[in-house]
Amino acid sequence: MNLDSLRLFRDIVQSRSFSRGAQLNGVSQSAASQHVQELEKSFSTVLLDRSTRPLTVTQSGRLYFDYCRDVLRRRDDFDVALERFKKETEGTVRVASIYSVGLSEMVQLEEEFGRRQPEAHLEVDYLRPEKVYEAVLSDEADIGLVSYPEPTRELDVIPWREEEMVIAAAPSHELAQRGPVVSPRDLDGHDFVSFDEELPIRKHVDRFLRDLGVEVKVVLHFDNIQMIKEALMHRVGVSIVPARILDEEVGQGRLAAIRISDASLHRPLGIIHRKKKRFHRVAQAFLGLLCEKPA
Amino acid sequence: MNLDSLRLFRDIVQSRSFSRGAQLNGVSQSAASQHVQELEKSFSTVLLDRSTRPLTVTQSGRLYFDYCRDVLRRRDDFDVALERFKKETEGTVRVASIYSVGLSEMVQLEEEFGRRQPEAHLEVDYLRPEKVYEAVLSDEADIGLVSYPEPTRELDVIPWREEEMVIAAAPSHELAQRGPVVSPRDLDGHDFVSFDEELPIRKHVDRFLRDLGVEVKVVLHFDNIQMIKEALMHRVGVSIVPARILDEEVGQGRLAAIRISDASLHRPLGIIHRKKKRFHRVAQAFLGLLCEKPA
DNA sequence: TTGCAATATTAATCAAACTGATATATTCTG
DNA sequence: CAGAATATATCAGTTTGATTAATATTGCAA
Repeated sequence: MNLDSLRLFRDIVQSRSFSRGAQLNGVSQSAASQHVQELEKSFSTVLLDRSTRPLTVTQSGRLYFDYCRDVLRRRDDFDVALERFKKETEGTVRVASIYSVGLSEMVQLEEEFGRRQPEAHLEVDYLRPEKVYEAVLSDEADIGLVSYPEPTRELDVIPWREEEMVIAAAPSHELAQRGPVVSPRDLDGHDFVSFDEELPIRKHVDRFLRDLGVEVKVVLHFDNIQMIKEALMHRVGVSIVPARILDEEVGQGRLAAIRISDASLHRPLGIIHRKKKRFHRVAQAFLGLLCEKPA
Repeated sequence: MNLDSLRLFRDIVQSRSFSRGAQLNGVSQSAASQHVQELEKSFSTVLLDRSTRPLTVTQSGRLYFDYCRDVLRRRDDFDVALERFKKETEGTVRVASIYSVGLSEMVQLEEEFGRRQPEAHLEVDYLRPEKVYEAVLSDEADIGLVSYPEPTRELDVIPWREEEMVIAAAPSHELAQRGPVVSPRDLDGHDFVSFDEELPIRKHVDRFLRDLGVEVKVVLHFDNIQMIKEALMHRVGVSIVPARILDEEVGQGRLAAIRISDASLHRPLGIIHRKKKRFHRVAQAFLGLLCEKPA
C-alpha cells in the first residue's frame, strides 16, 4: 500500500477505468486489476463494481478512495515542506568563528562567497572559542574557525592558516622606535599585556618566551584582542598578537607592528567540524573557498 | 512506503532506537537500519542523528515523522469507517419479495432468523414482481422472492417452493357447497376473477385451464391477490390462487379453499440473486434458513 | 447473436525487502 | 583510558510480492 498504489486506485476511480488508471500510472492493465483484487481481498469487501461500464465505486470503495486522496494530499504537503526546509538549510552555511579571525577578512570572504554563490546565505557567529566548539558539536554551526585547533573524539580539524605573530605597541613605545624588526630578547623586562591564562594563545606565547629565556611583566590580561589593542594604545605596555589584526590600526598610525627577528612565532588557525559531517553543496563551496585562499 | 514502513519509522522515532522500533514491528534491526537509509537516500536528507545515543530526530526527520503519524491516524479512521460500514451492511439481509409470498410466513421466517442471528437485521420490501427484479439487479436487495422465476443474463434462480393452487370462492358459492375437492371441469362457465394478463401466474392458470378444455368467464382482473380475495368475498366469482394465502380467510370462514382433484396446479416460487453475487455471512444464514424449511 | 472493448486470469520474471552473520560505532564502567 | 556492553551499519543470500505478456472471459452495442 505505497504511494503508487494509492495513486493508482485514485486514478482508476477518477477515470472510471482500470486501463486508463493503469496507463496514467505507467503500469499494465493486468497490474491494476490484480492490485484492486488484492485490496478487496485484504478488506474482504468489494471496492469497485465491474458489472457495469463504466465501472462504479461501491460505498466501501468510496471510503478507500477518500483515504487515498487524503493521504496523497498529505504527502504533497510533506514534500513541499521538506523541499522548503532543504532549500532553507542547504542554501545556508553556518559558521562559528572566534573574534580574532578578524572582521575585515570575514567581510572579504563573504563578498567573494556572495559572488560565487549568489543564492546562498552565509551566517557567521563570532563567539568565544569554547562557544565555537559547542556550536559545532551541537550542529548549530556547520564549521568553526578557531585558533590552536584541537581534534577531539567528535571533531575533525582541517588546518587552515599559520598567522604570523608580531609585537604590538603604541607607535611612541620605546620598542616601536627601535625599528620594524626586533629580537625577542628586546622584550625582556617590558610591561606586557597578555591574554587570559586559559586561552591557548596565552599558553603558546608564554612557552615561546620561556623557551627563549625572555621574562616579561604581565600587567594586564584580557580574553579578547580588542581590549588588548585598547590597552596598548593607552601605552600600558607591549603584547604579541597576530599580525593580521593590526592592519587597520597600523595603517592609521595608532599602533606599531614590530616583527620578531630570529625565532618566528605563528598562530595556527583551523577549521573544525563534526566527524563524518556531510556537507551540502553550499557548505562545500564555502569550504573550498576557505582552503583555496591561503591569503 | 507502505503502512508497515510508516509504522516502523514512527516507532523508531518514538522509542528512540532502531532495534526497539524494529522489534515493535516484528522485523530485524538490520531491516530497520536499511529502511531508514533508503528513506534518507530517497529524500537526500538525514532523518535521524545516530551519532548520539539515544538517537535524535533531525528537523527533516521530524517532518517525516509527522507525516507518518498523520497518515497512520488517517488509516485508522479509514479502518474504523470500513468496519462500521461492513457491520452495518453485512449485518443486514435485504430481501425483496412479491406480495403474495404472504405476510404470515415472512413473519415466521423473521422470527426464526431473529432467534438464530440475534445481531442481524432483516429488511423485507414487498414489491410488485418487476420491482423485485429491479431491486435485485440494482443491488438494492440481496435476494428476491418471486413466482415463476426466470433466470436472465444477470440473474440466477434458486428454486424454492411449489405452492399448491386451489380454487377460492366465497363459502356460500355454489362450488364451495359442492365439497372440499372438485374437478377442474366444474369451473366451466363460471365467473372468474383473474390476475392481470402480464403476470406469469395469469399465464399459467390460463394454460392450465386451456389444456383441460375448461372455459371460464373472466369478469375482473387485478395485479394483486388482496384485491382478488376482496372480490371473491363479494361473490363476484371464483378464482385460482395459492392455497397458503387463503389460510387466514378460510380459518375465519370468510373464504373457501377448494382443492382441485385430478390435475394438480402448482405455483413455483424462486429465490433470485445477481450472478456471482457474494453473500456475506448473514445473508448466507438467511439463505440457509429459506432452503432448509420446505414448510 | 456477433464484434469490440474492457477486465480477469495465468505463469514467468524481476526487483525490493528481509534475514543472519558480522563489522563498526557509541556509551558505560572500572 | 581500556575494555565491556550495547547499538547501528554492512554484506551476501533468500524470500516475497509486484509486474508483465499472453490469453481468456465478460459487458455492451449494433
